[in-house]
Amino acid sequence: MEIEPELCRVEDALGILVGKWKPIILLHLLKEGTQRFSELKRSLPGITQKMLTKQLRELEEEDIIERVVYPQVPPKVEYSITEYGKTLEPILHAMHEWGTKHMLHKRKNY
Amino acid sequence: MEIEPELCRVEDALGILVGKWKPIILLHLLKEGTQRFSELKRSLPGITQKMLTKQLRELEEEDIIERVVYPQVPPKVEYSITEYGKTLEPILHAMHEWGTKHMLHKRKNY
DNA sequence: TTCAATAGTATCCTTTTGTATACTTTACCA
DNA sequence: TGGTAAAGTATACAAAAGGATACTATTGAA
Repeated sequence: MEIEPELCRVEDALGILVGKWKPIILLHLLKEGTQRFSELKRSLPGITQKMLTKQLRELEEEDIIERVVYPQVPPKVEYSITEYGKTLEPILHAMHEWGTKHMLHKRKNY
Repeated sequence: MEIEPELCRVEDALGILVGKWKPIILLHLLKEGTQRFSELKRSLPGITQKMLTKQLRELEEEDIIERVVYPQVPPKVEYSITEYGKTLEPILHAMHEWGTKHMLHKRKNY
């Protein structure tokens, strides 16, 4: 039996969402709207500048978020979800639902 | 602003689904039902034994799939989705929907 | 005149993922 | 007597992801 091409579609979505910080970044932007680099950084305790930059660049590359640079000093850069990015919301929502509902399942071993 | 704990729930789901082969394995098991190791292997062209074993072990560890060994020679081992594993279906479905719908978006650069 | 603030780079290192290849066990079949 | 099948293990290696730390440019404020 051959694998059907449709099965692989799941990986497209997964590929975009995978990364230690991407889902959280997206949820933040969905919830708070446009955010500055430093605001995101403050919201994500533990993330390094390098990681945040990298994740944002990758999301931008996929058209999921938009980056706007204001020519100022000190610099100001704002990030926001694109319309396309918003189409990921059902997935994020499904994951959030599941995560909340099954939070207790893990604990059963303790 | 502190990050809310609920946001992190998303990662629980993501953590389970992440891996080059996990979503495909799960979709197969959901669609075909119980499968032997060798059947899965044949269905996943390109996967190595080691990888398949590893992914299956991880899914088993999370109670997403069940592994049944028949004491025979040559060996027979069957894998199937657990009831708990089935609760992931909405997420898989949302990802599949999205992937199918937005297949064309990627192409726009070509 | 020195310091802080913003949004990054640069470098180096560790951990996790993934790949390739060879090897194992035991019964059955030719 | 030797080969094959099934479900793995063992070993070595390559690549990707993630982390820690230090550094940069520019301006305004103390």
